[in-house]
Parts: sequence; structure tokens; C-alpha cells
Amino acid sequence: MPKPPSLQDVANAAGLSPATVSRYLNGSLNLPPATAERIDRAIAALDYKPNPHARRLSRGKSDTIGLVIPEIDNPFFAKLAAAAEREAEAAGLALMLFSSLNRRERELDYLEKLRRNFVDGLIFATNSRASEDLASVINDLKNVVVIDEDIDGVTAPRVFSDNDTGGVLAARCFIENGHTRFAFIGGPEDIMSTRERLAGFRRVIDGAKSGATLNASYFGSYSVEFGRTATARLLDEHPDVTALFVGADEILFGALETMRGRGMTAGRELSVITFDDAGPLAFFDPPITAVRQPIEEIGRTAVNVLRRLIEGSEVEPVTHLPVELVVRRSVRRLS
Amino acid sequence: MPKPPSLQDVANAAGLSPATVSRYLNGSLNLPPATAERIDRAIAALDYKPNPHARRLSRGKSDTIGLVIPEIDNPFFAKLAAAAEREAEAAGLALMLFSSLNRRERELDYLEKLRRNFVDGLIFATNSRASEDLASVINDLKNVVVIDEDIDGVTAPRVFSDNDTGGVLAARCFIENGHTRFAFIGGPEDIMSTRERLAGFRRVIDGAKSGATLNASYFGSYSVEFGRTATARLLDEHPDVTALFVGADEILFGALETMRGRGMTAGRELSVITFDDAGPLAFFDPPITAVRQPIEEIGRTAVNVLRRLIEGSEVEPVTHLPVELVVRRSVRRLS
DNA sequence: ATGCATTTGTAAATCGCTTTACCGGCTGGT
DNA sequence: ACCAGCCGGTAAAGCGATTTACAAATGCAT
Repeated sequence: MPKPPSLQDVANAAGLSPATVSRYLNGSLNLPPATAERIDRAIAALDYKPNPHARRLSRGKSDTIGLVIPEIDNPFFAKLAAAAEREAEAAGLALMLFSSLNRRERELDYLEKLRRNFVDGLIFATNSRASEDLASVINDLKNVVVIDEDIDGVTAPRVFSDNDTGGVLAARCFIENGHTRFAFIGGPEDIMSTRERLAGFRRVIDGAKSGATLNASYFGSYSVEFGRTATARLLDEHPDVTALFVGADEILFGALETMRGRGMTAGRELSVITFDDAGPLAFFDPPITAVRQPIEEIGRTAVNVLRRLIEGSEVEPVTHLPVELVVRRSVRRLS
Repeated sequence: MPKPPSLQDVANAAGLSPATVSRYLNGSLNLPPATAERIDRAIAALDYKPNPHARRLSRGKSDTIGLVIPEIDNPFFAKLAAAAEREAEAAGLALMLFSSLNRRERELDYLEKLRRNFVDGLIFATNSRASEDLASVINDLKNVVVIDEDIDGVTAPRVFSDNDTGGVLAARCFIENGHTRFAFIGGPEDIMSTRERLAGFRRVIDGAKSGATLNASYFGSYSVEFGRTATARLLDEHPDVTALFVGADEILFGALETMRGRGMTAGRELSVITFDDAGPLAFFDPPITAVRQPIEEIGRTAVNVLRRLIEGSEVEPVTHLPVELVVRRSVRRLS
């Protein structure tokens, strides 16, 4: 286990000083071909690779960005992370994944890492109730881009899905299939994604000629459990509803369970559209119609915005990425 | 954006030397309460946090381990990563996620990072065909633990699922339900997971009194596409088979698609058991019976083995973690 | 030959922390 | 009174790069 060669070793081997080699390597020095050749050969011979810790300490930069997400173990964020990583890698950046478990303390911790230049920038997603303190910490930092869910009072660049349009697409799909009595089961009532999805959904319903009505809406959390209970309530309280729009895959899962428990099938007794389309909904039976978030696109865009932020370019303060309705077979054609 | 305080600053504020503060912080010096108090206060006042790059450079350690997986975007590895991260975090270690996309060159890159002490250790999972060169690189390193899939010729500690028992459980479940004609659709023929799953499956079938037979087995890759085509072949070539054991969730997805295309339902015309249970199989219709891999346990165990490896303790050369049959409703009771 | 840029290159400080090697002073035993 | 040993603490040498400031050598025009 011999020690890896240092810049010094390379310099010795090439008969030069470390400074020269360093500057050559970093492009801040043009060397005559002969000298360059000597260095290249020395590097190859020794199999030299710069020590990243030393380099970071010295430069105060790490060529690494961080991605803070609630949980890796969530298809939505897993896909997001995969796309972000690929984009980062293509840009010569390393991507560190931090999972906050939605705990404020951990979120702050990661932001702190940014401040210490542990990473050069941070892509930040949170599901926890936005709070003033979080916003102010983020605003004190530069090189943060917020994604997926808004944080009140944050001035950093943000990248979101077009949630409102998602609601619109869902409502239209139901209406085109003849539905008139609707329900919505969303996530937390006070967060942007829930509000916007519902807003779009409701606007279309209210504007429909057919006398469509939004008979019920339930708010809770993006969890299977909430999907289960809210759907049970819905079925009890509004048995006449024929079209259900749920705010996330997890809620869908719970809804399907409850429905199945009552002998109901999506697309038969109750039509269902979900939001996200991160899980393998195409393999469900029936396949579930969904508003698909541009997950990969969010990841890639966030990385690119962050890159521009880091290099000091202008960036759009907020970008909305288009969603798409993926029609499968969970919406029944009425009449 | 003032510069963060350094150890020097703390030392000055406390009227001590940096060395003293450092040693106090690292526990290599016991100070009288009065002095300790001074340091603590200085730290609090300045909001000092050690610079990780400097610390790493100095110590040649990073308190960080890496997890190399083919893709974050795969529920199996996502869960594994989540569990590993939690365990690492509990042990005061950071976890860096590296995704190799199953490309040898990237795998080697990450191993190189380990050699440069960029991380203190590596948990390594690959699905690509094991090759001699990979094994030899790994064997040259210490502090690597290999998981999930074996790599020929590797001497590093390894952590696997008990694949063989998984096959046994699946076969028994089918047999108990009266099935006698079986098929297996696995992953790549020459990798450990496929071989062992099939081995256990076949052994039980061959040993059954009921004259059970394994009528067909197909090998390909762990992908939806392969599941689709292999199932089509199965249905064409062996329409009399009633019990299908598939080697992974992805294959299951493909199988379900093909079946649905032919108007067949799991647990009715064809009984199905899958391996992994990483996806939301409970929400499928019908819910799919599966051999569940102890994914989280693999992650946690790998972290702990690696920790012991790093600190130089003895570790088991290979550990097999128990799988479990999760009975749902995709296996029909015959007769 | 002279003067002036360029080219080619180096010395040395720096980043922030860890760690080794010491040191002066006090306590207590004899 | 003297030595041993401990206590409380420091100086200084790294760790492996980057970077600034400067120097020697070369080229080139006059």
C-alpha cells in the first residue's frame, strides 16, 4: 500500500518544480511541447492523480454540488437524483446526496456545509412546512437553488413543475370523459404544490359548461396512510363522486387499497388520476392515468441553473417546467 | 460573506494556541474546566465549525464512505442507499453515493477514489459481468465490501441475500398450493443471484413427491423488456405451466404486461412469485407474492462490516442475510 | 551591443487543521 | 533539598495542492 504520488513527486520526475507542474495542469501556464511532454510522461509513469482534499483546501472550491432531498428512498427523488447526477457528471461536477428526512436540523446542517464551502452549491428540496428561519438562512447564502416545493420568503432561484397545469389537465381529462362530480385528495393544505394543483383543477371544473362540481377535497400528507383514510372518508361522505384526483403516487397507493377493500376498481366504480407518475403505474391493473412531472428535467435544470449561479451568470428567478398527462386506463368514459 | 472563523481565530479568542484547541476538540488533551470553558465559549461566540477539507488533508481520512451502485433510480438500490445512509450517519460517517451506470470505467474510477483516500471505504455493488480485472483492483484495495452480487475472484468481505432460500420459499409456496408445472425467468445466466435462486427453486421441485417439473427457464437481464419477451415465449412454448417464478421486480413488470396483453391475470391463469419486493407490489392488482430481499438490512450490515474493516477488526468474509416470503394474492390454490 | 518583451520557470506563502516533540512549573515523596 | 512525574500548554512540521511575485533565459528589433 505505497503512498500515492504527489505533485512533488511528479515535479521531481520531470525535473521541474511543483509550481510549474501545477500551473501546467491547471492551464495557467503554456509550456513548450518538450517540457509538457516530460510532465505528461512523468504523470503517466507515476499514475499521478491530484489529491482532492489538498486541492479543495487550497482552492476553497470543491467542484462538488450537493442535493438535499427528504429521502432517497422515494421514487420521485430517486429519479430526480439520478438525473441530476448525470447532468452534474457531464459538467465535471460531483454530486453529493444529502437526505434530510425532512428534519429541519439536518436541512440546516447541509446549508451550513455549503457555507463552509464544503460544496460549491446546493440544490434544495424540502417537504417540511416552510418556515421563516429556513428562508432567511437560504437567503443569506448564495448558490442555492430551491426545487419541487416552494419555501416562503426565499429569493433564491427556483425550479418547479407546472402544478397548476397539472390540475387543469386532470380536470379536462375527466370532463372529456363525461364526469361531473369530482373530488381531490391532496397533500398538506398550505404548501404550494397542493394549492396549485387544486387551483388548476378547480378552475376548469368551475368553468365547465356541464355543471361540474368539486364535491370534496381532503388535505393531509403525501403518504399512503393518508391516501387510505381520506379515500375511506370520501367514499363514505360522497358516494356519488365519480372522479378522483389525488395529489401524489403515495396517496394513490392508499386510495387503491381502500378501494380494493371495498371491492372497487379504478376506472370502473371510481375514476382516478394521480400526480407524479414516478412509480410503475403502467404495470398496475388497470394502468393508472397520471399527470407526469418532468422529474428528470427538474433535476437537470436545477443543476444547470446552479452552475450558472456559481459562475456568476444571470439566472431566471423561477422556472416552471411543463407537466404532461399520461393517459392510461383508470378513467372511465361515462355515458 | 465574511470568511468563516478558523481554529486560529478560536485560539486567539480563547488566549490559547491552535494546537491546544485542536487537541481539546479531538479529545487528545484533558483541560481544566476553566480553560475548556474558555474554548467552548469562544467557539460558540464565533460559531466555529472545523473546515472539513483541512481536516481531511491533515488526517488523511475523511470519515466518509462511498456507496457504488449501478443506479440510484432503481427502488432496490434506492432503499439500500437510504438504509446505508442512515446507518452511516448514526456512526458519524458521511455517505457518498456513486452511480456507476454499470460502466466498468466508472466503477474503476470510484475504486480509484478510494485508493486516493477520497473516501475511507467503499461499499460496492455491480451488476455488470464480473471480470478478472475488477476483482484484482478490488483485491488490491482494502476497505471494500462487496454486496448484492458476487464478483468472481474477490476476496473482500461480502454481504448477500440468501438467494438460494428465496428459490426454496418460492417453490414451496407453489407446491403447497398444488402446482406441479413450473417455469423460471431469471436474470443473466452466469451471475450468482440467478444461479442461486434457480438452484433453490429447482432443488425443491426435483425433491417434491408430487412429480413436479421445471418445464422451462429463461435467462436474460433484469429488465422490463426481457420480462416481456421471455414471458411471451413461455406462454407460447409452455402453455401448460401454471407457476412462474421471476427473478426480479423488473422482470415481473414485463411479465405482467405480456400477460395482460393476452387477457391473463396473475393468480388466475398463471400464478406468479417475484424476487426483490422493492416496488409497490402490494398495490398491484392483484397484489403480488414475492420473496423479499432484506434490502435495508443489507445496507446496514454493509456499513457495519465496512466500519469494522476500517478500524481493523475481524469481519466475516461473507454474510448471507435471510429472505422472506411475502404472501399476497398472485398464487392461486389449485384443486 | 543594447534594451525590452516574452518565454520559461521557480521560491515561498497560503489554505486550516493535526500531531509530534517538548517545556516550564507545580506537587509530593523521601 | 532534590528528583520524579504529572499537568497545562506550545512551537513547528507537516498534509498536497494553488498562487503570487519574481527571476533567469531567450528572442528580437534597433
